[in-house]
Amino acid sequence: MAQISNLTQSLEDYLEIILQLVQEKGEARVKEIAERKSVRMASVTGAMKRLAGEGLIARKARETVTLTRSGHELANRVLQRHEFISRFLRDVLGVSEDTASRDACSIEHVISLESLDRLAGFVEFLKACPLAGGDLVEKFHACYEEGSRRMQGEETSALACRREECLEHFPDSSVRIFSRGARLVQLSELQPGERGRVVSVRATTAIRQRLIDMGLLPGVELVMQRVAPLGDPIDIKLKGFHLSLRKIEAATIGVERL
Amino acid sequence: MAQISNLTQSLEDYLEIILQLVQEKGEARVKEIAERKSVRMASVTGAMKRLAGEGLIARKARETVTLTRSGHELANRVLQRHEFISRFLRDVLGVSEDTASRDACSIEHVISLESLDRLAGFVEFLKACPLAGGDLVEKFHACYEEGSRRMQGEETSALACRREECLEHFPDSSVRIFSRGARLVQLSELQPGERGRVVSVRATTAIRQRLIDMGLLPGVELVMQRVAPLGDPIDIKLKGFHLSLRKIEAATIGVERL
DNA sequence: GGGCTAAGTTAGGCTAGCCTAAGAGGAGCG
DNA sequence: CGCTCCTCTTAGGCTAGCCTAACTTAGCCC
Repeated sequence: MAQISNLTQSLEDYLEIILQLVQEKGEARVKEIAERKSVRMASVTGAMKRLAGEGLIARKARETVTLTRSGHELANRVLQRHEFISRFLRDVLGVSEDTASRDACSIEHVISLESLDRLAGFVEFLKACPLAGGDLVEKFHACYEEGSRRMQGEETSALACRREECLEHFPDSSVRIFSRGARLVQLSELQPGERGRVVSVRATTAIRQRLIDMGLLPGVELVMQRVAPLGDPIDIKLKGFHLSLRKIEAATIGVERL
Repeated sequence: MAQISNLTQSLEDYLEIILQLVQEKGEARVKEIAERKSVRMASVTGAMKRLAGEGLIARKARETVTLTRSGHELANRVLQRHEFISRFLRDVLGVSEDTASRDACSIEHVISLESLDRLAGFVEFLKACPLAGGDLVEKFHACYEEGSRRMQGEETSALACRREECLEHFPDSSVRIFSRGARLVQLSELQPGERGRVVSVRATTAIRQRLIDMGLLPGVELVMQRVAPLGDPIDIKLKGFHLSLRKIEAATIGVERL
């Protein structure tokens, strides 16, 4: 399962916690390990025996836990991986501290090294690449906040105008498809009479501009009216207007079924 | 563990596989489920009983598996989540098809809805935000490829000059810290005599330019020479030259211990 | 009908990893 | 010295989820 070690997820967690405790308090006690992992002390004792069997910790019964050389090395790698994922979630995606840490705890044990390396490269790229015109991550957060605020009906602040062009494309409520259990489909999949909300407009250049000019912005609700025999053209209604779209255009629009 | 359902990871997998099979072949048989999940048929039979107990599938013994209404709905959500994560890994990070699918299989069961929503928002942002000056994801891949090629000692292609400014900041070999088990530290943490390789330069503006002008590019090897009493200045050697850095500058440089 | 084969089930066993309950070791106190 | 408290261990039990081995069911062919 895990790629760095051949340990189980649970044992990797124990190892990581031991290293954290050693670094923070100078020693790792069974009781504290149990607290951090939210298990009973009896479970820790058992886990320590398995870790000792792997040669990762050295310890006599009733003493504090100490890592062997190889245990320390492995724990370091595990911890580094954890911190990286946690930082990505928190600093890049803007996930709350708590969730980031909890998610990192789970993801670290299942993600492949290939994905992890790619992710690391991507983060470096985002931070460093000047083509993005500065700190892209920061811009993302600004837009996300702005989007949320806009969604809650607050006045758009002075910042908005500077980010206008960005916000125009930013899906506000729409990206919460996971927590709301929305079903995401292509516009063309809607049945006549069915309602949907625009989530994304994937078209580029002129087509994109045309769609946006017609009012197809993320967050906008629409109703499917008619689909011509071969799926072309498609007739929809939004904000009281009727709109006719070509199939090729409709295919670039992601909607959430309502 | 999982947030969408209260099922175990394994049962979510079964549910997902059933939906895939129904969509692909019109029906789901025990044997095929067993093949996809790489388990024995006996294990599938057991899992089907548990799923039936949850009211997610309806089935008499020895017949094909059919999803109930609620089972279908849940399976849809699970599958949607899977596809999203898989696409992110493949299309945004550029992870190989196989790994992306395998990783998605694991990550989907442990990631929180909060992180997932944020990730979805981020992907939309990357694709849509014109501030990035076009398709940022594509640029990332171009740089990554270029970086790999450069690393392998191949000639830089004609593309390189157009991406020069981007590549200059792109860490080539350096981001493979996870698969190579490298230990990442701040430059200032190196002990005199210790060798390291530059992974990232986090400084911005003038300081960044100065560091880069001095040759502190990602991938470059260096040797720590001396650290003055209060950690300022720091003396390093790279490519045969001696360099003196201020503490504040050194802190922005991430290196891999060699 | 008899027998072969493929698909599916049942039964029983295993492991990791958690739990509770009860006991052991050691420190401090009266 | 003995009591009490805290930490830790041992013993025994539970579940999910996998396994193998052996049985059942049903289709098909001769």
